[in-house]
Amino acid sequence: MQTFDQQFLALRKQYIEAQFGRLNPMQKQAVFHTNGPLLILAGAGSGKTTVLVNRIANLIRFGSAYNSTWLPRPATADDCAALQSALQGGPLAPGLEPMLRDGAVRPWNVLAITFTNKAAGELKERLARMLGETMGADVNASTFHSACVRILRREADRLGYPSSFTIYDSDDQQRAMKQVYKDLEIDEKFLPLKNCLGSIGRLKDQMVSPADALEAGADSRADLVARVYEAYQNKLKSAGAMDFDDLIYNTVRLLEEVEECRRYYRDRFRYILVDEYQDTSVAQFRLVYLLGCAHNNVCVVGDDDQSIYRFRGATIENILSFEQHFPGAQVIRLEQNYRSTSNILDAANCVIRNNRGRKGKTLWTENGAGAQVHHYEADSEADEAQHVAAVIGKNLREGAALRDHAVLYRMNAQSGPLETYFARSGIPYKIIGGQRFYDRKEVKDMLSYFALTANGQDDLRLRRIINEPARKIGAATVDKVAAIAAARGMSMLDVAGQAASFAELGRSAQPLAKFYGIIQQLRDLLQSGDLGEFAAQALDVTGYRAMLESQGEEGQARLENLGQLVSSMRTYADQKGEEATLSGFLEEVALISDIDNYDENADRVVLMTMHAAKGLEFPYVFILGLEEGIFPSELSRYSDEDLEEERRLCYVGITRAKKELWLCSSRSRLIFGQTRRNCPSRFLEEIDPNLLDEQGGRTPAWGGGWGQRTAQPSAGAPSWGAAPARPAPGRTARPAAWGAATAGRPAAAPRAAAAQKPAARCVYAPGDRVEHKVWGKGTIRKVTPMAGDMLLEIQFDAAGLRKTMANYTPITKIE
DNA sequence: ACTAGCCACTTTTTT
DNA sequence: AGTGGCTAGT
Repeated sequence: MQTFDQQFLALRKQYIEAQFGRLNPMQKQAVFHTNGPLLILAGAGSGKTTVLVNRIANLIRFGSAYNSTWLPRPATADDCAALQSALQGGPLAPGLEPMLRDGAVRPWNVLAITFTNKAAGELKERLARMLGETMGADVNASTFHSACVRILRREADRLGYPSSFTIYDSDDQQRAMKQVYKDLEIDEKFLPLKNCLGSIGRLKDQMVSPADALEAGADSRADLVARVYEAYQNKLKSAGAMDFDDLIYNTVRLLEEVEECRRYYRDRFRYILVDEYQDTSVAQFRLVYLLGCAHNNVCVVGDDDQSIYRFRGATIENILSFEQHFPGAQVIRLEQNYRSTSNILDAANCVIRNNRGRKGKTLWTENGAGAQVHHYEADSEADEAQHVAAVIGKNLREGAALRDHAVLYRMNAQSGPLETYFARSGIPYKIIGGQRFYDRKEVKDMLSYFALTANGQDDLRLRRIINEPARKIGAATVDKVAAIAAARGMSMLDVAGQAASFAELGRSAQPLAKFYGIIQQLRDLLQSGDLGEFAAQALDVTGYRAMLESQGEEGQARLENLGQLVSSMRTYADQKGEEATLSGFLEEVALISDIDNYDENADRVVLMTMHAAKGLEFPYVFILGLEEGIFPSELSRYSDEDLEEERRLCYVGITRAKKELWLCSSRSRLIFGQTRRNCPSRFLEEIDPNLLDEQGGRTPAWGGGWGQRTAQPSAGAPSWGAAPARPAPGRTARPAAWGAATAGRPAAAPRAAAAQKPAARCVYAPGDRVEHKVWGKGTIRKVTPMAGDMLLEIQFDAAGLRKTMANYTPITKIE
């Protein structure tokens, strides 16, 4: 009888292991670790998401059975035979399930914190696939901010907030701060507003209250900031609003101060997992600790080399001292990289090893060496963009998909030239970041109406829209209303509601009452109709539609944006069904970031900052602007700490690439309205030259330089030419179709002149029918040879007449 | 109260 | 370079 137990246990182990695919020994350890604190140091591309998902799935399905010898009852020969057959691919007998578990965890007792909403969604999706729809849905997976909002909505009254509190974004923060500056008579020149908001944010990240800050006040600036902090906080409180930092700060305070809550949520979240732990703040650590220190089942995953959010309060300390905070923590390192070629990985290692104070780890891979890392030195930002477009065009013709390409840069402002060239070449692209849809003025105005409908205390949102569209309520009137509200402890909306009873409002009372009537009407609409209907009606009730309709073309465009807002409200209402609330929608809007909407299945080139690219991977990656003053950024150049953060950012950027990586720098760059000449980035110099394939006119010793491109009519297609190309030392022959973008290279020019015959597949003639990825089918009208390329004028059936360069355009000939 | 025109400022990175 | 906020004029 004992013998069957032994046999069954061995089979059970095999069976459980088989459920999680191929794992290396370290990954296996992490997945089957169940109780107690765990720190996973996971290098880039080491399969940590898979580990995370599998670890949760194992907890829920098998508990600690993998490492345990416990059985609910003695095993029989039949049990062994049944499990054996399941192992060989047969179905699992239902009676066996209990025999495979030891203390399985219920899904709703698991809290998984990810960095983006998108990552949370993907985690749940993968869990649903492994465990079944309901089980997957029951796991709590969200960002810190979303998790906190959910808690705060339930418990808001304990902190003196309405449960429909408004979430302020950075624009709202600035407006609120402007008011505070006015009240306290502070000059913005004396204490820059954004600067001050930043300082207050850092204080909140460290759980410093206004009172603490007032007490600490190290110098006169800190003292002033503390006073502003206090006033700002009061302003938000009376508006029933929280900013992003408050969401975390207030949740921590709630758990610290209210024992009942602490007990409830500790019991609720018995297993906690935190991804991207290197980017957590002190406040976020406190939250994890408050929830996790009792049951001690805290698993964090991070990589100190990928810490890139120190600027917004993240401390690398959290990772470095995890073992002190959670005694007995097991530490597992995942150092095998499954993502990149060894050339790419080596380049990343070259860069990051220049940082001091690392936990220290070396990524390695069994993937092949792959192509060299390309470095292209451009003449200008336009040349850089053109080169990117040309390489993408070439890759497309060789069968790559648009979505395989990502273009990464340091600042959003760098996307401009790329847009120009991509649009010109008809390369479909998607920009992540920059101005969000919900940040557009008209959208924010409409959202302010919604917020005021949900939360009448929100004076800030009221100020924004009380005279938008114009209602003859001027600044003077608004100030009077604010004064009355302050004196009587009322909200501005309520003052407007009783405007007639305040003599000092005089003739303004009427428009004020009318405004109040509009909000009343919105409230009624909200009560009676569904959310989608409410949103649609709101456009009319507020007079916003009428205003835009009178504004011609631009108003029309804005109206379309509002149409989009209405339809996103409809979508939300349909998705949530009964649970849909206005506050819920507003919250989603406030917390959703651009990257959350990124759809990797849409076939487009994606453009974003390296920050936004964290956690993503692409076969082909371009990193632009590797110049001193751009990357590393001007502002980081004089502080070693900031420089190291830039270097980590570079490491993150490089390790996004799977197959090929292009690093670009430019000798001159037009940015912020100024042309600047920058040296190549130190990060480029740090990479072993043997790993690099140099392109672009690095040393224009002869014949190089500007104007070359147009001066060499058939500079393209050199390697099709008669002369077998002998690559210049330190360079690799570049593929033919890169055409004009690389024509300025000294080595290319003489050979190019000899090369004449373009490849047959590239010949287009007027009358040819072609198909374009975006513009659809069309007929070629005119062909003008140009710099080894051809300028095509194509009459598209649907998209009209377009001019485009043949080599940069995703077109194919059709019959 | 509204409009036009001017000036200043922005730009690191984001939930 | 472009945008947004502010002032002065109507």
